[in-house]
Amino acid sequence: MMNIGEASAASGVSAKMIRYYEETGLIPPAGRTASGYRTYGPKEVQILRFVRRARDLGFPMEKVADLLALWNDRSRASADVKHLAEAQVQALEARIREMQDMKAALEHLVHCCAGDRRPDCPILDDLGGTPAFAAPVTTGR
Amino acid sequence: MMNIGEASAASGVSAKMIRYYEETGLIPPAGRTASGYRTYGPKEVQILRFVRRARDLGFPMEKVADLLALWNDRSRASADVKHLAEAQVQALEARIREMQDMKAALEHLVHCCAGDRRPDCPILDDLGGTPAFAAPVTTGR
DNA sequence: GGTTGACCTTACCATTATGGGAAGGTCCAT
DNA sequence: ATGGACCTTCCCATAATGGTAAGGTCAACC
Repeated sequence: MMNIGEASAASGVSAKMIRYYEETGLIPPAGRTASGYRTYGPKEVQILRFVRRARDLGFPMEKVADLLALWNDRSRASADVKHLAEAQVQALEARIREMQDMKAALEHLVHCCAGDRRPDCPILDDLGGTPAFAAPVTTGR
Repeated sequence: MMNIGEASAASGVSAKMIRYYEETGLIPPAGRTASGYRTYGPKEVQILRFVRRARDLGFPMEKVADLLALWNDRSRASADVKHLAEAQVQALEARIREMQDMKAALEHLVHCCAGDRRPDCPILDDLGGTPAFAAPVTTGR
Protein backbone atom coordinates (compact mmCIF):
# COMPACT_ATOMS: atom_id res chain seq x y z
CA MET A 1 0.00 0.00 0.00
CA MET A 2 1.24 3.45 -0.87
CA ASN A 3 0.42 6.89 0.38
CA ILE A 4 -0.66 9.66 -1.96
CA GLY A 5 2.87 10.82 -2.76
CA GLU A 6 3.93 7.40 -3.95
CA ALA A 7 0.73 6.91 -5.91
CA SER A 8 1.34 10.27 -7.53
CA ALA A 9 4.87 9.32 -8.55
CA ALA A 10 3.68 5.95 -9.83
CA SER A 11 0.80 7.36 -11.85
CA GLY A 12 2.04 10.72 -13.02
CA VAL A 13 -0.97 12.44 -11.46
CA SER A 14 -0.18 15.15 -8.92
CA ALA A 15 -1.35 14.58 -5.34
CA LYS A 16 -3.40 17.71 -5.69
CA MET A 17 -5.24 16.28 -8.68
CA ILE A 18 -5.73 12.88 -7.08
CA ARG A 19 -7.58 14.53 -4.22
CA TYR A 20 -9.54 16.63 -6.67
CA TYR A 21 -10.57 13.62 -8.75
CA GLU A 22 -11.72 11.93 -5.59
CA GLU A 23 -13.63 14.99 -4.43
CA THR A 24 -15.47 15.33 -7.73
CA GLY A 25 -16.31 11.66 -7.84
CA LEU A 26 -14.24 10.81 -10.89
CA ILE A 27 -12.51 8.14 -8.86
CA PRO A 28 -13.81 6.34 -5.77
CA PRO A 29 -12.68 7.55 -2.34
CA ALA A 30 -9.33 6.11 -1.36
CA GLY A 31 -8.93 3.95 1.71
CA ARG A 32 -7.56 5.59 4.81
CA THR A 33 -5.11 4.63 7.48
CA ALA A 34 -6.10 4.97 11.13
CA SER A 35 -4.56 8.44 11.14
CA GLY A 36 -6.38 9.60 8.03
CA TYR A 37 -3.76 9.15 5.32
CA ARG A 38 -5.10 8.00 1.97
CA THR A 39 -3.87 4.59 0.84
CA TYR A 40 -3.47 3.29 -2.70
CA GLY A 41 -2.79 -0.14 -4.13
CA PRO A 42 -1.74 -1.19 -7.63
CA LYS A 43 -5.33 -1.21 -8.82
CA GLU A 44 -5.90 2.39 -7.77
CA VAL A 45 -2.66 3.42 -9.41
CA GLN A 46 -3.81 1.82 -12.61
CA ILE A 47 -7.01 3.84 -12.48
CA LEU A 48 -4.99 6.98 -11.99
CA ARG A 49 -2.79 6.15 -14.93
CA PHE A 50 -5.88 5.52 -17.02
CA VAL A 51 -7.15 8.97 -16.16
CA ARG A 52 -3.80 10.49 -16.90
CA ARG A 53 -3.58 8.96 -20.34
CA ALA A 54 -7.12 9.89 -21.24
CA ARG A 55 -6.39 13.47 -20.22
CA ASP A 56 -3.22 13.36 -22.31
CA LEU A 57 -5.41 12.54 -25.27
CA GLY A 58 -7.39 15.69 -24.57
CA PHE A 59 -10.54 14.09 -23.19
CA PRO A 60 -12.34 16.46 -20.82
CA MET A 61 -12.93 15.06 -17.35
CA GLU A 62 -16.54 14.39 -18.13
CA LYS A 63 -15.58 12.09 -21.00
CA VAL A 64 -12.90 10.48 -18.90
CA ALA A 65 -15.65 9.53 -16.49
CA ASP A 66 -17.54 7.92 -19.37
CA LEU A 67 -14.44 6.02 -20.44
CA LEU A 68 -13.86 4.81 -16.90
CA ALA A 69 -17.42 3.57 -16.72
CA LEU A 70 -16.98 1.63 -19.94
CA TRP A 71 -13.67 0.28 -18.71
CA ASN A 72 -15.41 -1.08 -15.66
CA ASP A 73 -18.27 -2.49 -17.65
CA ARG A 74 -17.39 -6.01 -18.69
CA SER A 75 -20.31 -6.17 -21.09
CA ARG A 76 -19.62 -2.92 -22.89
CA ALA A 77 -19.68 -2.70 -26.67
CA SER A 78 -16.42 -1.55 -28.15
CA ALA A 79 -18.51 0.59 -30.48
CA ASP A 80 -19.41 2.81 -27.52
CA VAL A 81 -15.78 3.40 -26.75
CA LYS A 82 -15.00 4.03 -30.38
CA HIS A 83 -17.76 6.63 -30.60
CA LEU A 84 -16.35 8.53 -27.66
CA ALA A 85 -12.93 8.48 -29.24
CA GLU A 86 -14.21 9.56 -32.62
CA ALA A 87 -16.09 12.43 -31.05
CA GLN A 88 -12.90 13.49 -29.34
CA VAL A 89 -11.03 13.35 -32.65
CA GLN A 90 -13.64 15.65 -34.11
CA ALA A 91 -13.46 18.02 -31.17
CA LEU A 92 -9.71 18.20 -31.63
CA GLU A 93 -10.11 18.79 -35.34
CA ALA A 94 -12.49 21.67 -34.72
CA ARG A 95 -10.12 23.36 -32.34
CA ILE A 96 -7.17 22.75 -34.62
CA ARG A 97 -9.02 24.29 -37.54
CA GLU A 98 -9.96 27.32 -35.49
CA MET A 99 -6.39 27.94 -34.54
CA GLN A 100 -5.11 27.31 -38.02
CA ASP A 101 -7.46 29.98 -39.28
CA MET A 102 -6.16 32.41 -36.70
CA LYS A 103 -2.62 31.52 -37.62
CA ALA A 104 -3.21 32.02 -41.34
CA ALA A 105 -4.81 35.41 -40.78
CA LEU A 106 -2.00 36.46 -38.51
CA GLU A 107 0.70 35.24 -40.85
CA HIS A 108 -0.78 37.27 -43.63
CA LEU A 109 -0.58 40.38 -41.49
CA VAL A 110 2.94 39.58 -40.36
CA HIS A 111 3.93 39.15 -43.97
CA CYS A 112 2.59 42.62 -44.78
CA CYS A 113 4.49 44.35 -41.98
CA ALA A 114 7.90 45.80 -42.72
CA GLY A 115 9.08 45.24 -39.14
CA ASP A 116 11.45 48.18 -39.04
CA ARG A 117 11.79 51.35 -36.97
CA ARG A 118 9.01 53.19 -38.74
CA PRO A 119 5.61 53.37 -37.04
CA ASP A 120 3.53 52.40 -40.07
CA CYS A 121 2.10 48.96 -39.40
CA PRO A 122 -0.50 47.06 -41.41
CA ILE A 123 -1.11 44.82 -38.42
CA LEU A 124 -2.30 47.70 -36.27
CA ASP A 125 -4.14 49.17 -39.25
CA ASP A 126 -6.06 45.94 -39.59
CA LEU A 127 -6.83 45.67 -35.89
CA GLY A 128 -7.88 49.31 -35.88
CA GLY A 129 -10.52 48.42 -38.41
CA THR A 130 -9.09 50.68 -41.09
CA PRO A 131 -9.58 48.33 -44.01
CA ALA A 132 -6.60 49.90 -45.78
CA PHE A 133 -4.69 46.69 -46.33
CA ALA A 134 -7.91 44.77 -45.77
CA ALA A 135 -8.70 41.66 -43.81
CA PRO A 136 -7.59 38.49 -45.61
CA VAL A 137 -9.46 35.25 -45.46
CA THR A 138 -10.81 35.17 -41.91
CA THR A 139 -12.87 37.91 -40.35
CA GLY A 140 -15.27 36.88 -37.62
CA ARG A 141 -15.02 34.47 -34.75
CA MET B 1 -23.05 59.07 -27.76
CA MET B 2 -24.21 55.51 -27.19
CA ASN B 3 -24.94 53.46 -24.13
CA ILE B 4 -23.25 50.15 -23.49
CA GLY B 5 -25.81 48.10 -25.42
CA GLU B 6 -25.30 50.11 -28.57
CA ALA B 7 -21.53 50.07 -28.17
CA SER B 8 -21.73 46.32 -27.77
CA ALA B 9 -23.74 45.91 -30.96
CA ALA B 10 -21.41 48.24 -32.83
CA SER B 11 -18.22 46.54 -31.66
CA GLY B 12 -19.18 42.90 -31.31
CA VAL B 13 -18.04 42.86 -27.69
CA SER B 14 -20.66 41.82 -25.14
CA ALA B 15 -21.69 44.40 -22.56
CA LYS B 16 -20.44 42.03 -19.93
CA MET B 17 -17.00 41.95 -21.47
CA ILE B 18 -16.88 45.72 -22.00
CA ARG B 19 -17.40 46.22 -18.27
CA TYR B 20 -14.83 43.54 -17.53
CA TYR B 21 -12.23 45.14 -19.81
CA GLU B 22 -12.82 48.42 -18.08
CA GLU B 23 -12.58 46.88 -14.64
CA THR B 24 -9.27 45.19 -15.41
CA GLY B 25 -7.83 48.34 -16.94
CA LEU B 26 -7.53 47.02 -20.48
CA ILE B 27 -9.57 49.98 -21.65
CA PRO B 28 -9.99 53.36 -19.93
CA PRO B 29 -13.12 53.97 -17.84
CA ALA B 30 -16.07 55.05 -19.94
CA GLY B 31 -17.75 58.38 -19.40
CA ARG B 32 -20.97 58.39 -17.41
CA THR B 33 -24.30 60.13 -17.69
CA ALA B 34 -25.71 61.93 -14.69
CA SER B 35 -27.59 58.80 -13.74
CA GLY B 36 -24.55 56.54 -14.00
CA TYR B 37 -24.95 54.99 -17.44
CA ARG B 38 -21.72 54.45 -19.34
CA THR B 39 -21.38 56.42 -22.57
CA TYR B 40 -19.39 55.57 -25.66
CA GLY B 41 -18.40 57.52 -28.75
CA PRO B 42 -17.02 56.32 -32.09
CA LYS B 43 -13.46 56.38 -30.75
CA GLU B 44 -14.33 54.09 -27.87
CA VAL B 45 -16.15 51.74 -30.21
CA GLN B 46 -13.07 51.58 -32.39
CA ILE B 47 -10.99 50.58 -29.37
CA LEU B 48 -13.48 47.86 -28.57
CA ARG B 49 -13.37 46.59 -32.12
CA PHE B 50 -9.59 46.56 -31.93
CA VAL B 51 -9.73 44.41 -28.83
CA ARG B 52 -12.26 42.13 -30.43
CA ARG B 53 -10.17 41.51 -33.52
CA ALA B 54 -7.01 40.94 -31.53
CA ARG B 55 -8.89 38.39 -29.40
CA ASP B 56 -10.16 36.77 -32.58
CA LEU B 57 -6.55 36.26 -33.58
CA GLY B 58 -6.00 34.42 -30.32
CA PHE B 59 -3.99 37.06 -28.49
CA PRO B 60 -4.39 36.72 -24.72
CA MET B 61 -5.67 39.84 -23.00
CA GLU B 62 -2.21 40.66 -21.74
CA LYS B 63 -0.88 40.84 -25.29
CA VAL B 64 -3.91 42.78 -26.41
CA ALA B 65 -2.93 45.37 -23.82
CA ASP B 66 0.55 45.52 -25.37
CA LEU B 67 -0.94 45.92 -28.83
CA LEU B 68 -3.22 48.70 -27.62
CA ALA B 69 -0.26 50.50 -26.11
CA LEU B 70 1.63 50.30 -29.40
CA TRP B 71 -1.44 51.43 -31.27
CA ASN B 72 -1.57 54.51 -29.09
CA ASP B 73 2.15 55.16 -29.44
CA ARG B 74 2.70 57.31 -32.47
CA SER B 75 6.44 56.72 -32.34
CA ARG B 76 6.28 52.93 -32.13
CA ALA B 77 8.48 50.78 -34.34
CA SER B 78 6.51 48.40 -36.52
CA ALA B 79 9.12 45.79 -35.60
CA ASP B 80 7.72 45.72 -32.07
CA VAL B 81 4.26 44.95 -33.36
CA LYS B 82 5.61 42.36 -35.73
CA HIS B 83 7.44 40.62 -32.90
CA LEU B 84 4.25 40.36 -30.89
CA ALA B 85 2.45 38.92 -33.87
CA GLU B 86 5.22 36.46 -34.63
CA ALA B 87 5.26 35.28 -31.03
CA GLN B 88 1.53 34.72 -31.27
CA VAL B 89 1.98 32.72 -34.46
CA GLN B 90 4.46 30.52 -32.62
CA ALA B 91 2.17 30.13 -29.65
CA LEU B 92 -0.59 29.02 -32.00
CA GLU B 93 1.78 26.63 -33.74
CA ALA B 94 2.75 25.05 -30.44
CA ARG B 95 -0.84 24.48 -29.43
CA ILE B 96 -1.75 23.20 -32.85
CA ARG B 97 1.11 20.72 -32.76
CA GLU B 98 0.10 19.51 -29.31
CA MET B 99 -3.42 18.83 -30.45
CA GLN B 100 -2.30 17.23 -33.68
CA ASP B 101 -0.21 14.82 -31.64
CA MET B 102 -3.22 13.96 -29.51
CA LYS B 103 -5.33 13.53 -32.59
CA ALA B 104 -2.80 11.25 -34.26
CA ALA B 105 -2.50 9.05 -31.19
CA LEU B 106 -6.23 8.87 -30.85
CA GLU B 107 -6.79 8.10 -34.51
CA HIS B 108 -4.39 5.23 -34.26
CA LEU B 109 -6.38 3.78 -31.39
CA VAL B 110 -9.67 4.36 -33.16
CA HIS B 111 -8.30 2.61 -36.18
CA CYS B 112 -7.43 -0.44 -34.07
CA CYS B 113 -10.89 -0.72 -32.52
CA ALA B 114 -13.45 -2.95 -34.16
CA GLY B 115 -16.33 -0.84 -32.93
CA ASP B 116 -18.85 -3.66 -32.67
CA ARG B 117 -20.91 -5.22 -29.90
CA ARG B 118 -18.02 -7.14 -28.41
CA PRO B 119 -16.32 -5.76 -25.31
CA ASP B 120 -12.72 -6.14 -26.50
CA CYS B 121 -11.34 -2.71 -27.09
CA PRO B 122 -7.75 -1.69 -27.84
CA ILE B 123 -8.58 1.87 -26.84
CA LEU B 124 -9.42 0.86 -23.28
CA ASP B 125 -6.51 -1.58 -23.27
CA ASP B 126 -4.17 1.26 -24.10
CA LEU B 127 -5.63 3.60 -21.53
CA GLY B 128 -5.49 0.83 -18.97
CA GLY B 129 -1.77 0.71 -19.47
CA THR B 130 -1.75 -2.88 -20.65
CA PRO B 131 0.83 -2.45 -23.38
CA ALA B 132 -0.75 -5.29 -25.32
CA PHE B 133 -1.39 -3.34 -28.46
CA ALA B 134 1.16 -0.81 -27.24
CA ALA B 135 1.22 2.95 -27.29
CA PRO B 136 1.90 4.32 -30.77
CA VAL B 137 3.95 7.40 -31.39
CA THR B 138 2.93 9.68 -28.53
CA THR B 139 3.24 8.78 -24.89
CA GLY B 140 3.76 11.74 -22.57
CA ARG B 141 2.06 15.12 -22.40
C1' DG C 1 -49.50 61.49 -14.25
C1' DG C 2 -48.87 56.61 -14.18
C1' DT C 3 -47.51 52.28 -16.07
C1' DT C 4 -44.82 49.16 -18.73
C1' DG C 5 -40.99 47.18 -20.94
C1' DA C 6 -36.44 47.60 -22.34
C1' DC C 7 -32.42 48.99 -20.75
C1' DC C 8 -28.79 50.06 -17.29
C1' DT C 9 -26.16 49.41 -12.66
C1' DT C 10 -23.48 46.49 -9.24
C1' DA C 11 -22.49 42.13 -6.99
C1' DC C 12 -22.01 37.47 -6.75
C1' DC C 13 -21.55 32.69 -8.67
C1' DA C 14 -20.07 29.16 -12.19
C1' DT C 15 -17.18 27.42 -15.54
C1' DT C 16 -12.13 23.97 -16.56
C1' DA C 17 -8.41 21.87 -14.56
C1' DT C 18 -4.67 23.05 -12.22
C1' DG C 19 -1.33 25.02 -8.85
C1' DG C 20 -0.01 27.52 -4.49
C1' DG C 21 -0.03 28.27 0.22
C1' DA C 22 -1.19 28.17 5.27
C1' DA C 23 -2.11 25.83 9.55
C1' DG C 24 -1.82 21.82 11.68
C1' DG C 25 -1.23 16.57 12.36
C1' DT C 26 1.83 12.19 11.47
C1' DC C 27 5.63 9.21 10.68
C1' DC C 28 10.16 7.74 11.05
C1' DA C 29 14.96 7.95 11.82
C1' DT C 30 18.38 9.62 14.56
C1' DA D 1 12.56 13.84 21.93
C1' DT D 2 13.42 16.31 17.98
C1' DG D 3 13.47 17.42 13.10
C1' DG D 4 12.34 16.83 8.46
C1' DA D 5 9.49 14.91 5.17
C1' DC D 6 5.23 13.76 4.56
C1' DC D 7 0.12 14.05 5.08
C1' DT D 8 -4.56 16.49 6.08
C1' DT D 9 -8.15 20.24 5.05
C1' DC D 10 -9.35 24.85 3.61
C1' DC D 11 -8.95 28.87 0.94
C1' DC D 12 -7.27 31.51 -3.04
C1' DA D 13 -5.82 32.25 -7.95
C1' DT D 14 -5.75 31.47 -12.71
C1' DA D 15 -8.30 33.21 -18.17
C1' DA D 16 -12.17 34.80 -20.15
C1' DT D 17 -16.70 34.44 -20.36
C1' DG D 18 -21.63 33.74 -19.17
C1' DG D 19 -25.59 33.86 -15.90
C1' DT D 20 -28.57 35.70 -12.47
C1' DA D 21 -30.58 38.69 -9.05
C1' DA D 22 -31.93 43.04 -7.04
C1' DG D 23 -32.58 47.42 -8.02
C1' DG D 24 -32.46 52.11 -10.73
C1' DT D 25 -33.60 54.65 -15.33
C1' DC D 26 -35.52 55.96 -19.58
C1' DA D 27 -38.90 56.59 -23.05
C1' DA D 28 -43.10 55.83 -24.94
C1' DC D 29 -47.84 55.37 -24.66
C1' DC D 30 -52.47 55.86 -22.63
